[in-house]
Amino acid sequence: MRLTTKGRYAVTAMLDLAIHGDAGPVSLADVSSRQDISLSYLEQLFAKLRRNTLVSSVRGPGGGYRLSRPLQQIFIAEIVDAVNESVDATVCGGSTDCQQGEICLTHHLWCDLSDQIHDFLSSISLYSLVERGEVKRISARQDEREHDHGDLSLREVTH
Amino acid sequence: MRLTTKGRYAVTAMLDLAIHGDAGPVSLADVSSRQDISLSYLEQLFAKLRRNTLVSSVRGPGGGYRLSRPLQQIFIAEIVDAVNESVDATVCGGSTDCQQGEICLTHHLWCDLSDQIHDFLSSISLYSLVERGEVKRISARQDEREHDHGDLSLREVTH
DNA sequence: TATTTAACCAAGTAAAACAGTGGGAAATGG
DNA sequence: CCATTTCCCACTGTTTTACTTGGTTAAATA
Repeated sequence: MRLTTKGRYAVTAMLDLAIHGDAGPVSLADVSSRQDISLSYLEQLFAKLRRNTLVSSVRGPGGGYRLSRPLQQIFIAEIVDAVNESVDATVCGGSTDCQQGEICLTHHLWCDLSDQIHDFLSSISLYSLVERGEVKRISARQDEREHDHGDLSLREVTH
Repeated sequence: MRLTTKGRYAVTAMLDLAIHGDAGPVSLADVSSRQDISLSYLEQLFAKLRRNTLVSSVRGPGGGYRLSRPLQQIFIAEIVDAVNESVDATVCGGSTDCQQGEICLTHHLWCDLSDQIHDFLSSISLYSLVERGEVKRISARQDEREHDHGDLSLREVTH
């Protein structure tokens, strides 16, 4: 079972797109500075997200990434699945050959757990996250900070 | 969030104790051969399980480990917690300082997920696992294999 | 009492994954 | 043409995992 910073970063970045994507594509440089995630690392994650058709890209100035589906139709489980291999808790990946070609003692337990986690993360869409009070508050704080620093995309700074 | 072979091994080994512990303490050599887990690795895991008072040990010939509580009172979450640091899915460990001293965008999401997983694993006792049909079947198969090999503890072999 | 059995303990190690860096393409808008 | 931004690839330090090696100590038994 894998659920590390990688998956967290991916979800955080996708949520950032969901929040700031109204005015057109969002550049990874913006996401990087708002969410404190290394730009090159983001690029690697978004390569996977793009391969899984969760985002589409626009190259060149003013370009960036946009979500390829409405917020209501993008679920956290998909995002985590896209960057990790899976959220499977079993050794065998569900193929029941965990102990020398045969099923191991706790196989079903880990299957049940995997289902549990997957169902939970599949029940949460980007939309439901954006609508949360705390997310709105935290996002507002991040936008404040961004203004203070003033080191973001030129779109907002230059005349 | 950590949930790897380490935790799986620990649960499998504890379940082995639960199944074979009626006739006295179970040696790690037996567990190792039945469950295909390295003996020395098991020793390391059981050191942690003992520190967390999930098992007690008996040294010397005929010794081994026994569960320090009834099956109904030992839950999977405790076992996983004992060998890993925790099953926490957040970066900050719940202390809300994930982004430069402040809370990050997805903090609550990972908290919810951690709760979800913990509640699930806390709802399953060793007893409920032992009572499962598949566990009984798989355990029976393992005992068969053990007989075929005949390379287990002397307790069962010598007159 | 010597021997065997087993828990206990410490250190090291190969492989993998994680998190991130750096350099340089190619596309695109002004 | 030039700045921006995606895209792509290779490399690196650190941590964790899973496991090995080589012991010591406690207790039962012959």
